[in-house]
Amino acid sequence: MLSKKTKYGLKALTYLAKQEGNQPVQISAISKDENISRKFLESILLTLRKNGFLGSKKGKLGGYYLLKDPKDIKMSSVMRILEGPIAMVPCVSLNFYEKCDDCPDETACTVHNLMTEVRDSTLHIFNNTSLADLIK
Amino acid sequence: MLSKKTKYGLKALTYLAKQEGNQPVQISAISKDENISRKFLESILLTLRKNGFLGSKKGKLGGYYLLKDPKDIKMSSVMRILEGPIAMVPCVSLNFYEKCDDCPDETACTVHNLMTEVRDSTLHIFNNTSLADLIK
DNA sequence: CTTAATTCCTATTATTCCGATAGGATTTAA
DNA sequence: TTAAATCCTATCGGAATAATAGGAATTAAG
Repeated sequence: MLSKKTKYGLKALTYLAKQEGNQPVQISAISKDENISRKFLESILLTLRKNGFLGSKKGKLGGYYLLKDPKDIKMSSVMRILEGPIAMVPCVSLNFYEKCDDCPDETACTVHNLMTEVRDSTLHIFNNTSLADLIK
Repeated sequence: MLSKKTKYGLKALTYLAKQEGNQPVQISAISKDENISRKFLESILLTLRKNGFLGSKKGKLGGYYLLKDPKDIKMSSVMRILEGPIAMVPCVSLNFYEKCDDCPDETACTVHNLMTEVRDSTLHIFNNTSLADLIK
């Protein structure tokens, strides 16, 4: 299941990408238009900023804006920041790998092999979809 | 993330599919060989039985066995029983659909559209992989 | 007939994670 | 100087997950 954090984060990015120009947009505007809890959204935008997707302007008339061209924001990177691993099991994750406690031999594990296939196909989509593609 | 329930369930099905003949296999044997908590596995096998994948024999020398040919056990059906929806968001699920609270218009939702793509590709794999394919 | 070994069933507990909230510090435009 | 915004850290409640407990029912074998 996709967390609300990721879902809201994607909606916020979409919202910002649709803006004319690149003026700062206030949290409360996004929160209201997209029906997202204001405080929760605040924390999400903060992590997107800390990870280089967004810039912010403080104080009155402040807000958030995209730092990169939507064409250069790949879904795979957004997903990894907000959701964490793309793979369904840690032993299959490229960026968040963890060995399973059970399972002496990964290459012989049917679950591992099946989930590798799933990861590949999902990753293919996320690597080839940008924020710009979403708003087309 | 794949739940342990699903992971263990898949491992147990694999284990049973690898058996010679179709003699009942005891929970404790699977539990031991696959490093799965015995009681937890017990409840998983129970749901697999109640959903028509497994048969059981009670009493001494009892155990579980496959009811169908591994070729006829599709990953999509196993996943839906053990894990629930295959889609990452309920508004995209074919078998567990739920409308989002936010989001007035699904067809205009970028998250919805992206996740539909992901569901399609994942489902394609699960629909075209059987238990027999796993043990090849 | 008795015993041991097994599944069956329901309930309960422990733990973790998620979504949301709180409240004040800091910054800035007007 | 004030109002409006982001920044930051901490915390909380509830839901879901993983696991455990304990006994009832069933059956093979001696």
